[in-house]
Amino acid sequence: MRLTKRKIATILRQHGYKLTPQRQVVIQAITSSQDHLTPAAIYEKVHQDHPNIGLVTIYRTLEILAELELICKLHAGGSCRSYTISTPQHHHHLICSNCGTVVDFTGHNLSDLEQRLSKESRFRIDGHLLEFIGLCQACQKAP
Amino acid sequence: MRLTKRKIATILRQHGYKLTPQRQVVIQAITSSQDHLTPAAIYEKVHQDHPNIGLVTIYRTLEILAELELICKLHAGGSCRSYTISTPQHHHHLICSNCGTVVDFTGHNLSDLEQRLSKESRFRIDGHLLEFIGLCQACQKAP
DNA sequence: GTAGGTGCAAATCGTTTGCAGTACA
DNA sequence: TGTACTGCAAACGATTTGCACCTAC
Repeated sequence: MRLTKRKIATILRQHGYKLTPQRQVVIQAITSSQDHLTPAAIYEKVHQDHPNIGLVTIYRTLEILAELELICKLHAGGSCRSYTISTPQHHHHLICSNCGTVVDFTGHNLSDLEQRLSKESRFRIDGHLLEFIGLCQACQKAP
Repeated sequence: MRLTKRKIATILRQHGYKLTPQRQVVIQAITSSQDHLTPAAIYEKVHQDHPNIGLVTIYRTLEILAELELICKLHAGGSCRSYTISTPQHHHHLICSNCGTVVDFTGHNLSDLEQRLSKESRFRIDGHLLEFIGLCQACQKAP
């Protein structure tokens, strides 16, 4: 289950950030989308209904949301600066290369591999980046 | 075993690209480094001995090398546009977050997971991105 | 009331492109 | 010799910063 608008608002406040209308609009734009969104895409989405919100605000809001891990940055789908709403637990992403839809998945445990790698390479492994890319069901059917 | 300077030169020629001194220098810079290098880092490295090589040439050379899959693009270590020399077979990377050293690893098979995911999500999965990040042995010892 | 947030414009950074001259095959 | 390559400068797009004003708490 993904984070809701309301939960994000609470977490923001808990960390001392103010809940301005602009931030609410940006959060709404992200939570209501299945896609991964670039700052420019969010700006466009938001700009229709709220023409006075600046691109700068989008950037600053995204920075905060990313810092609080409320959104995740994606790499595999074109832009290296696109975001999707996060889920509370550790997860990975499956991205449609055509429409940009992002599906979360969990349950795959990389710790066996991490241990093996750690032993062989003598690295202390701190994290990983795992994304799958493909075509979603709808886009497979489309011509 | 990583690609050598000589092999890269051969492959370049096989694909109809000319082997200019500038390209040789760029290739030398990449093959002689354990790190993942950004275009700017390569430029600096190269610029010391060859002050007349422009940054533009670096970009254009990197584009060709990436197209021929002689170098790999990395994401997990800061810049999303850093490259490391490739290995002939399919592999993944383990990156030191401190010094940037890149270690290749192979043998981990993601196809089980891919099949499971494909079944559950009804995606047709075309590829993946897997990188580990941590500290190499030398950097663990350093203060 | 005040610290933090916003919006504008300008600065900055990384990357790409046009073009005239140069050099590899 | 001809085509591809290079280097410069300029253009470009994305992101950041300075600053004056504004607003959520």
